[in-house]
Amino acid sequence: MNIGYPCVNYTIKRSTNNTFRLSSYSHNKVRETIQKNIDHFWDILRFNLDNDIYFFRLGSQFIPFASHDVFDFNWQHEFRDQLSELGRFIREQKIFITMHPGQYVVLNSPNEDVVRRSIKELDWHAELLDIMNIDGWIQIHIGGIFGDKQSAIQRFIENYRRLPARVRRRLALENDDRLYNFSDVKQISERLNTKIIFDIYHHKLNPSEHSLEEILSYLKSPVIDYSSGDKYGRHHDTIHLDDFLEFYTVSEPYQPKIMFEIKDKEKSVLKAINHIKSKKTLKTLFD
DNA sequence: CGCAGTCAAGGAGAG
DNA sequence: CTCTCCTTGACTGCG
Repeated sequence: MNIGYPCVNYTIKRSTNNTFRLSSYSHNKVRETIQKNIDHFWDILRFNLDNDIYFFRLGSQFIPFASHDVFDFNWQHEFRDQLSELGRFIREQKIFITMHPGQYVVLNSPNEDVVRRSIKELDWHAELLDIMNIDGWIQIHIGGIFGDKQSAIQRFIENYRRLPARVRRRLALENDDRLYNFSDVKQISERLNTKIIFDIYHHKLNPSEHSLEEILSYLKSPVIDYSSGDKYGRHHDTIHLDDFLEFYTVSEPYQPKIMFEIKDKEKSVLKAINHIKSKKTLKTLFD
């Protein structure tokens, strides 16, 4: 099923986000950690297939410090074969992968150095996905406002054009919970012809005039970040099935890919999948 | 071994 | 001005 979770699996205690402190940086540390992330990634993918999960978000620490100035390690060469093999498996099994670089990627910052580092960060994500030769998306937010939203958007558009083609091909814009809602993202995405990842909880906190069904039918094959929480923006610790099933019933006709951003990760995904399957089984029995 | 403090990095908003 | 929160917790020194 196309319900996934990000980065970490607590059941099998595996993470694609193993890292280390900058103070213990060394060639060997980088090599070891990347190897660990690759190994854990394999374990997670196998767990996922056993459990009918075909969607996963790869952690942005997969190559730790990859865009940092001190970084000096030819991971592309050293891990090319392993990464191609991983990629082949992902293609064959038709697994969909996304990545979501952190809050430090601010493409529309007025600070040129922040922009430069953001581009560098996005570029290694794209390079990794290219080496794996898979159709992975890289999702980011628009960024800050800096006192004037229109010029912030204009700056986003200008800086987008500076991105290497391999980044642009994969970039997906996501609505955030305070500054850029779905309608802002839609407008920018139409200017730039980028993909969109729709975050349902951000939409609840920072709504636009569009209804859920309008949004789902607008997005050709919707990829959705799904989470829930209270009115203060605190995330729930586990899936609230009633809410989710209500959303799922509306969205199912659009065949969305749904990323659960929920603290207990795969546990919530399994709850949801098992529930949906048992409902389908019941339906078949009674039809 | 478990825990608390800290970690490369940006920006907004609350207080 | 300082703190907190956000992508995504994870590392590590200390007891």
